[in-house]
Amino acid sequence: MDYLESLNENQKGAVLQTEGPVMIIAGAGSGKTRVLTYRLAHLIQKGIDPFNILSLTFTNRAAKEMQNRIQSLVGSEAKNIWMGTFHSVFSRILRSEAEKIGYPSNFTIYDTDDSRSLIKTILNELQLDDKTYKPSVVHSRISAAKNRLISAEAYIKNPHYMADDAAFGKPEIGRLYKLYQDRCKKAGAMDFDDLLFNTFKLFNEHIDVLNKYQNRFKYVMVDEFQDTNIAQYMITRKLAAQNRNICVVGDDAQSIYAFRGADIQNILNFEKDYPELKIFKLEQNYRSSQTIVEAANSIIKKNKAQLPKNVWTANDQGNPIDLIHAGSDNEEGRQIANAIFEAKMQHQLKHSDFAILYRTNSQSRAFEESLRRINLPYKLIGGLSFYQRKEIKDLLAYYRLMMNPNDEQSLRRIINYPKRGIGDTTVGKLFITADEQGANIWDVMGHASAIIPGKTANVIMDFVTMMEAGKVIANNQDAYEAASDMAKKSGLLRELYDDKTVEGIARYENVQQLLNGIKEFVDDSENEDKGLGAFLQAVSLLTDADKKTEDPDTITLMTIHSAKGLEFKYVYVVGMEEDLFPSAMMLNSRADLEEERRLFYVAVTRAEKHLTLSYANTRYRFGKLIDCKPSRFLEEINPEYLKPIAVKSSFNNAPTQTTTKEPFTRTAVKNLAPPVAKPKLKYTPPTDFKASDTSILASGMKVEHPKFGFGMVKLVDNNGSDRKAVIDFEELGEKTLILSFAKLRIH
DNA sequence: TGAATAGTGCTTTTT
DNA sequence: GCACTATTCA
Repeated sequence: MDYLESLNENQKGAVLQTEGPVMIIAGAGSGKTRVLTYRLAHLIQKGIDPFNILSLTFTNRAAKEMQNRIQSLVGSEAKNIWMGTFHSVFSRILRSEAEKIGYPSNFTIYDTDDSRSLIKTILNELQLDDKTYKPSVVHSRISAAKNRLISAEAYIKNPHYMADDAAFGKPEIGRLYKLYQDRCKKAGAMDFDDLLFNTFKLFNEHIDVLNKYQNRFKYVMVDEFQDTNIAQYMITRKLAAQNRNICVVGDDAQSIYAFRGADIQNILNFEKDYPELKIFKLEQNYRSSQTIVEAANSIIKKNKAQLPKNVWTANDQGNPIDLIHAGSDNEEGRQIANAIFEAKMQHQLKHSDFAILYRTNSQSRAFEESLRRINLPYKLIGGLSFYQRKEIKDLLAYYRLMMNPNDEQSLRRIINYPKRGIGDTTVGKLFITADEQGANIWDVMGHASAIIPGKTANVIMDFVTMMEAGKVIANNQDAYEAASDMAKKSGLLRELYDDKTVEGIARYENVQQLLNGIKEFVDDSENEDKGLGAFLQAVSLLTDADKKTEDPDTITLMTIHSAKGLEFKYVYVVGMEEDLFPSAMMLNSRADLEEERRLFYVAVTRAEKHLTLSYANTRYRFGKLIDCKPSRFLEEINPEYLKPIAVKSSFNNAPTQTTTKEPFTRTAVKNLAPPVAKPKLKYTPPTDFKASDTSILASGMKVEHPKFGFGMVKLVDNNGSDRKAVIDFEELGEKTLILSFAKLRIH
């Protein structure tokens, strides 16, 4: 029990209060992770079975770190705690319960790119203008709805949302939401938000399932509570409803994800939902110097919306905050690199003691260049992650498609990559035929010669054969065998190998790295299921944070968002300029500006010993040289903590270029033509549907089609290779079906 | 169909 | 400044 000795009174209180609802308000640097891990350790020492504990975090990194720290406290028992991000824990639950809500258990997870390209496909089909309906905007609207647990049906019925969309010149969003959702479902795919939405749905509609997990998770813990959205909150509330042992940890001052649906209200609601709530405030900062803590306090004080809190520290006064004023973004890079070099030499520091933090990923370049020039090792976190690279997504699309043949996005992605001569026209024809004939796309492709002339048809059928063969291997051998086989068979490996440009070589190496990763997965004795499907599940929610750190002693470059939860001895917050930080897009409302300020607060509080802020006079943006003004945040820091370093000075001599902010321009909807209305069929196919041999089909026979329902054969056309039949369906009337891929049961 | 060319819009942050 | 799109031509 000696680990309690090292805690202060409030920390100890939070650790010992294991029963009932608990809220821990943890100021920056107040030893939050320590309290959390000790609390978990304490639960286990009290005799609680780790299998009964659920611990939810926001990032994989946080989950992993906590896992490690608990393991060092209580040993391998810790492995049995269910610990992970909301998304990964819920996807695990959904995998095992998927069929209850109409999904296959091997459902594909669509990332943001997949979602956007699906939206783009739908826009094309509806002939809607993708300038008016920017896929990213449509997607974020859908995402916001899902994070508030609003289904497509509810969205369309809600006059408020519909009026809102109409007012912004985008009246079709509701319909797009519905179509998007149907397509995802048909493809056996969930996007990130579905992982939450569907978990809620599952618990809501299947009380037995809910009870099962309520009984299992007797203790629920939620980290970074200020970042949870409504869906996440409602799910955890349901899970904890029976035992009421729920502990949430957060800091409203560090809420920086409102743009993603995080809702500060959750903290306030929590008190209402649990009147017997015990609150612990951790206010002593162990991380930073007094200067840094007080400067940070002076910043956050400017925000109106916040819980009362008094963060203080017993640490030394420390150094003042350096303020660097550079002429240009490149010079900013040089000055920071030099400053790091000097500090490292002077104080005998490691590279890993330094971090450069910026608002946007695009700012990293100047720093990369100048660090490289003076030979300082660095690592770049975020930006385009490994799994977002085109070559990796291409290869993964093959694997996803092997595991889930309904995954339309993956099919579209690779059917003509590497080039096989199956162009857009052909692909369009295949999908339209599948739709019209009510047939599966694979059946249509397998009998492509019925609708597509000559060589192209053969290529398509070869593609089908190749995928089938790949599937056989995937079903019988481990992930590595299946993956490397498909990488070769598809021609993708060859294609990349033949490209001898610098980028081409890098791409080839990336693919090799992916294959190595799969090999490692197979060789890892902790993974029981060594199949390709299991690998995909493990990998689909990973981000850069899990990247192997080859050389641990490097300078870290990342956005402030990804720095949350981390600490460094020396921190450089760069690009302190108006329209950059705070971002020009966040100046429209008080709430937005306050979020930017909290972001600045997060940045400042990452520093232990030394903080440097910097800004430049000019900077390249959109390929143009822009004049910059110092950030308003600089003026908000009590000047007694600041020490200007720059030779050039003065805040206001920079010529200002007024950036004209365009008011929202309404664009008329290009095409208001009514949607191709698909009649709603009452018919639902039986689960045991089996197609009959149609070679004996003749007019007058009664048949059943898995999509169109029952009908009567009017005519059979035996001319040519592709036999056709005209069938009069009860609900739809006459339709001409191509028999080589129509699935019909003769009654 | 696919390669080459010209044109465009964009940079917020992430699971 | 780059990446992605539409257009043109072989």
